[in-house]
Amino acid sequence: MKFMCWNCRGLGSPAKLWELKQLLVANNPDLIFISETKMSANDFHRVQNKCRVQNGLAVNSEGRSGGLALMWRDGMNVSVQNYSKHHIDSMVKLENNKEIRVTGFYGHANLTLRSSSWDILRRVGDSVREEWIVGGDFNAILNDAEKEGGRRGVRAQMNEFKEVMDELALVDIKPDSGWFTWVNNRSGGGLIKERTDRFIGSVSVVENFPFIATKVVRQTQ
DNA sequence: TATCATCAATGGCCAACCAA
DNA sequence: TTGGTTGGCCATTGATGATA
Repeated sequence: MKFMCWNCRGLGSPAKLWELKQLLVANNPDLIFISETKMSANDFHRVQNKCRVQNGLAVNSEGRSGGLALMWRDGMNVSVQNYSKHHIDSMVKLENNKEIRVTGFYGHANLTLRSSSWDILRRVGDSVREEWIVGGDFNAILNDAEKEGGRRGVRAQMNEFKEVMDELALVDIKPDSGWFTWVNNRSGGGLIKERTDRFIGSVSVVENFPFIATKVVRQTQ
């Protein structure tokens, strides 16, 4: 199974729509989670039509911030369990009838509200009984190695992220290629890179799928 | 007292929206 | 299709608090 996450930072422009199509063609994911669509669920249905992917669920943006979507290709057995402005939680039935929980997550961009999105993850975690993979834009880093340039990350925020992962017994699945997933595109000393997008999984996922792999396909702007 | 970490306010940049 | 406007995200800056 191929699960892809993309923080598109707005899907309203023709250029972004083209980018999405390219990503779908180049990577052929079974399941794709898109954050920051910055559009309503209705508008996203039009995007689905243009991409010829009919299966999916979209969450309205709040004005021009947020907005989520989960799409999956024909033939996938996916049922959405619950969703909010910050996550879409789904159950995927694999070919061998095994069920795996796949959650797309979008951490609150506002620092002061970040903890509320961790609570969402905790609530989902409480109901998960099967193997679990969470992917998406966490808007958070775990340590200083995940940020290059600019100021150091806020220690309390990093610790909070670590605590949530410990509580839910989730481990970081490190990419085989690529590391930073976000750059600010500034020149010279102002250049900052961060690893805000990632996949994390329950310990059993890592144990039962020894060949699990993640990679950074491309850095968004 | 000096240094380090954090918080709140501010401004720049980027993308969506809208009218022509 | 294009150019101006609007809104949101994010880094910077200075102030404040904590600690050795």
